[in-house]
Amino acid sequence: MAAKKKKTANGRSKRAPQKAGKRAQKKDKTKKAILEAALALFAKKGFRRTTTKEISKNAGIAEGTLFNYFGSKEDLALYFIEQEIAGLISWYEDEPDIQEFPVVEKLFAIIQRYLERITPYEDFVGAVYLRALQPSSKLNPLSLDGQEVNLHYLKFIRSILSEAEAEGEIPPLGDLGAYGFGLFQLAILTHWLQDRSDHKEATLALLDRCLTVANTVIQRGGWEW
Amino acid sequence: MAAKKKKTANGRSKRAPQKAGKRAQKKDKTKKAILEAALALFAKKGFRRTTTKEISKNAGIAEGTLFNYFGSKEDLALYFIEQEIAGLISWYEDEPDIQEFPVVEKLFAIIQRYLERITPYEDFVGAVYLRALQPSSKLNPLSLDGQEVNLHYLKFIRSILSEAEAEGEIPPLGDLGAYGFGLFQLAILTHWLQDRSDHKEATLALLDRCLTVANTVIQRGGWEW
DNA sequence: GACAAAAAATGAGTATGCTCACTTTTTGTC
DNA sequence: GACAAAAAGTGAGCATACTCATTTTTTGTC
Repeated sequence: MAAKKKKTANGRSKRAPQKAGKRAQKKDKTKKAILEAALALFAKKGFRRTTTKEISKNAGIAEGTLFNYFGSKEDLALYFIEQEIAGLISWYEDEPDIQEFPVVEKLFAIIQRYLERITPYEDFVGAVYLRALQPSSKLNPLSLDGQEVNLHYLKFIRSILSEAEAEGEIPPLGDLGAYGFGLFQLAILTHWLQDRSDHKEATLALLDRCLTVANTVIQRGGWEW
Repeated sequence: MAAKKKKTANGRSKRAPQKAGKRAQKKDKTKKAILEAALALFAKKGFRRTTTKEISKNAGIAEGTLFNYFGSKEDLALYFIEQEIAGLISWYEDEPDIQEFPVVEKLFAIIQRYLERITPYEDFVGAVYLRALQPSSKLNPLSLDGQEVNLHYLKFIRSILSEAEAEGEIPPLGDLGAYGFGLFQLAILTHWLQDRSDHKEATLALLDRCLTVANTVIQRGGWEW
């Protein structure tokens, strides 16, 4: 066998200001075009009434190409949500104030922030996110061994809880903590989607009420509303 | 205008043992045929891999007819679940022992019974029931003004809670009680669907643990596991 | 630059849930 | 029984998410 070379010095250098190969560049561009077209159409017509054909057309690509980038129309929509989940973590980490809150407040702030951020996507959260509950889904909040984003998020929540446990703020909950949080968040999300009040006031009120209860239970060990 | 008559005595009586008109009879038969064919196929091949064409064929009707009876393939699957919910209520009402349980035990028994009953449908519960979370769905457990079955179920839960409130077993929760129960049941269902342990032991264990917690919180006003 | 292998794009084709204009059956009335 | 209106049934056809064999583009090597 001949020895393998990685790259021939630098070939022809006809174009100056390019780093990453033409391939990767184009791929990036295409992906962005798809996402842009999709978001615009989803916003304008809603998830269901937007066809993949239309997205492709607006993105300037063939119908088939879309599926080279996203496994399905739902995956495409899910992408935006994944982005927000990743963003949620960074937000928390960059927010110095919130780190000083008691655990319960921390967790509620996270949920609130999450709801705020996904507001623009409400239409397809309703249509798509709940699919996440299916055992096979990438985004299922209960499958610890699931997909990257979700796993990452769960670890994030668990770390917050662990810290609180370590400081004696809450009793040791083990895995059940992050687990329970996931379910609670899901419940709230469901309520939120359902919520037809102005600015989702009803959900915010519910969150507030839950926070009071949580605090009461934890701090006073009581059960009075 | 001529006076309206309801029925001409009894027309020709060629066939003896028939009561309800031929129409209603046939309709019933067709519906049953569809449900039977659908259930058999869902069980054999799963919800997704069963086509409406196949169901129609096995039921001995035209493809279009199926949609005269059920609005969609999902509605068809949902029908079985609706049946079980209705059955759940009758079961409770006919079970004298359970009526004497403390509220918490009552509620947990209901959930457990529900899980048992829907076991044969697990495949399409996973595929379909969660769709129920969408605001537009008939089965959404949060839409109080929703569909018959669901509304009926919620009232049922609320009546159990009201009774307990009246007897001072639990603090007054108002609407939030049934609401919270709905969400809890949902959470458990999600876990159940996810659960790959033998006989869903993990979910049963979780239920048990939750029961303990609920009892502790209510009875002792404490927060120790 | 020629060449081949790898990557990406393509769009005609497929599968399937569902619609709808039309046909057939049933019913009530004379 | 004849008739019309209502109900139920029918299946060709539609829309659309997705596949895949083929073509085009890019890359690395000589």
